[in-house]
Amino acid sequence: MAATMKDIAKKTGLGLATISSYLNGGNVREKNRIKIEAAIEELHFEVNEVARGLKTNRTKTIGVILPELNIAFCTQIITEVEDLLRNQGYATIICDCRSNEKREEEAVEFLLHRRVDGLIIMPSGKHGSYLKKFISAGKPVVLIDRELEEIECDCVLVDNESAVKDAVEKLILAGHTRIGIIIGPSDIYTAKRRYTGYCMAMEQAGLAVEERLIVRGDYTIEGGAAAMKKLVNKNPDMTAVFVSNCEMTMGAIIEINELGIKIPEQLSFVGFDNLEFAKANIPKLSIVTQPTKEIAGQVFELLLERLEGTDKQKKSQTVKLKTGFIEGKSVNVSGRKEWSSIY
Amino acid sequence: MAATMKDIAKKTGLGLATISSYLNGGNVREKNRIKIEAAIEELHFEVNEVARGLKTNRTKTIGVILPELNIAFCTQIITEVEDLLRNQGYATIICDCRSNEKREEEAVEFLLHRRVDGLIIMPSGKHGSYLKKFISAGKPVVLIDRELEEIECDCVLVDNESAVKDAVEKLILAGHTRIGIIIGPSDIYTAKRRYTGYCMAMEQAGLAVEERLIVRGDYTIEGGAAAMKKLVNKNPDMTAVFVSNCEMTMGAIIEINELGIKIPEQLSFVGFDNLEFAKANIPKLSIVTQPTKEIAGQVFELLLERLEGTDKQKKSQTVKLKTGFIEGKSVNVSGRKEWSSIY
DNA sequence: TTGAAAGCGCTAACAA
DNA sequence: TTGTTAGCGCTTTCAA
Repeated sequence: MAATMKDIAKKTGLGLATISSYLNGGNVREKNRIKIEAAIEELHFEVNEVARGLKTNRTKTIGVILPELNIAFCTQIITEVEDLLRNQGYATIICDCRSNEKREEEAVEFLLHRRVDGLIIMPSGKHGSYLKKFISAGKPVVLIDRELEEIECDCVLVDNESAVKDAVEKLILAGHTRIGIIIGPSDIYTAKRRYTGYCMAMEQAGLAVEERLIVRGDYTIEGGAAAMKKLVNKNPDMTAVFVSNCEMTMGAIIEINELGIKIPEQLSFVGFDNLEFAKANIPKLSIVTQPTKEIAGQVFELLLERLEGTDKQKKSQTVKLKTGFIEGKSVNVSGRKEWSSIY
Repeated sequence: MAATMKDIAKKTGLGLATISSYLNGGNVREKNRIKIEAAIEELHFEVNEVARGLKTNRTKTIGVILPELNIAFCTQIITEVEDLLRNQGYATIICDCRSNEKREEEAVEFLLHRRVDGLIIMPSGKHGSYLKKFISAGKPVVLIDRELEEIECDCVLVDNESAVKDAVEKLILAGHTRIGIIIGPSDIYTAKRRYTGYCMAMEQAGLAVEERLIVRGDYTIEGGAAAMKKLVNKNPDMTAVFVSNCEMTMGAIIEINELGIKIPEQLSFVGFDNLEFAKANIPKLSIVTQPTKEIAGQVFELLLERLEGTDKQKKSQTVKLKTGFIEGKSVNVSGRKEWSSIY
């Protein structure tokens, strides 16, 4: 059985309050400090955070709810947030919901029972009604990568419209006019914004947004491959394509290879957020990148401010970060060449 | 403030023990059950797992210590284990140690304070002395992917020797004799075993294990690229290469592309455990695969048995799983062609 | 600065 | 089956 504060008190002949004070950085007489330290050493005493949590009503634990732990975007952010939090003494309980809304709701419930002090969530569903219980308990919630209409809380996003708009503009500048896009499910926040970005770029360039050039995937590798296939079948005259998420970028490339289409000679390509893969591919892919480390830093800061900051009534904020762009060799700069003419 | 059992007791006029019994699946008179359920509903009561944990001395929480959360092998296992554990009511606290032994030790300490019921760890360091505290507290520890000499606990591994031996044999059967290998750091368990597998295959085929054909990387993408460069520089006559982990496989491919070497015409290639990437590459890569889902299942079962099983004194076991192999197009079947003759 | 004592929300032993 | 009660290990008044 592990030693308790009581044991330390007995050993040193001091009271519990003194031990507690010592453990929490209070003032203790020098000679008592020495006695306490000796006793702690001797008895291998370790604070019981569970008991402390019960008493203080703060578990120093943060719940993290993710759609998929397997998605690089998620792990990159979480690995960083976890590190920052642990440095502050917070543990993170991660729940992977397999992009399933019901599981997400269960996870919230699960974490509520555990009395986590706060929640970081990248929601799968469109409404977040089950988060209300959390918020009304006065516990901070930080949303990553999506906004939720009914929920009033802090939020860290990237500027999805601009990201896609800029990327598509690069294709337009390279002379492309028939630019396909593989976008995500219509009910997902990021997919909507990215789609908007595409439309903005096309319209500003005086190009029509044609239905046939738009195919939806489900943000998975397989979905990206299937969408690419559809896109190619429907558009023999397409000269460029933009893929709007990391997994689908990979899937699209697999399919392009399968079909024997040459990048960039037959098709110019811009992908999303899969840096290592983009570098490893032949040719290197041009991609939009997301500032995962910065996102993590912002999430951490917003959360910590709510957890330990002074101004508890602070209005909730939304932080919007800029994306990056890595130039590869997957965009044909002339771009005038018709795919069908090579085909 | 959240409702407590006391509130339910007051509301229903019942005693605490009755409520507790109800909550823990004990027998309660039908009409009391109804009263309790009504009260729970009305007061939005939720069990406080923290208090329960303090009382029962079981937190229903498992600590997970990983070298890198960003490594696909780790996330694939963890996402699965987390799911299985949560279904049993266990939360998982994940600690990413950035492959740093000191951080790993800190994580053990951190989790000890949190009174986790058990530990799943993929150790970075070679000795695990800091795990002893855990084990002597009577808490189960399950090791993934490595054995630790001084530590007596359950362990789930893959058969690294055979995995590599079989892969290298395929290269030998294809006619290759000068086969390079990129292996991991000499102090890492898996690297040692994989190296042994390479040596076994070569020796059994009557081929000399030449120092110049062996380069060490650090299990990272960059390390894989650097190692590949060295290997090529030192061995203009090498016709095939085996890369012994997932990240280095990617790095090696990046470097091979950089150098303009053609797979499989100039160099046959077998990589490790990066299925999606292997499929996306041109040509598709032949790779050794690891049964991550099975590993996760075994880890879960071993842990649960210790946690809730009857035979507490059960001797610790080591489970060794078989790896797979996916045939790609990256091995030149003739193999007799000398690289230098094309070069 | 220190000690005594109450109590966080729950479980479990015992009694009824 | 149910109620009473002690106590898990800690923090936090309040007094000294």
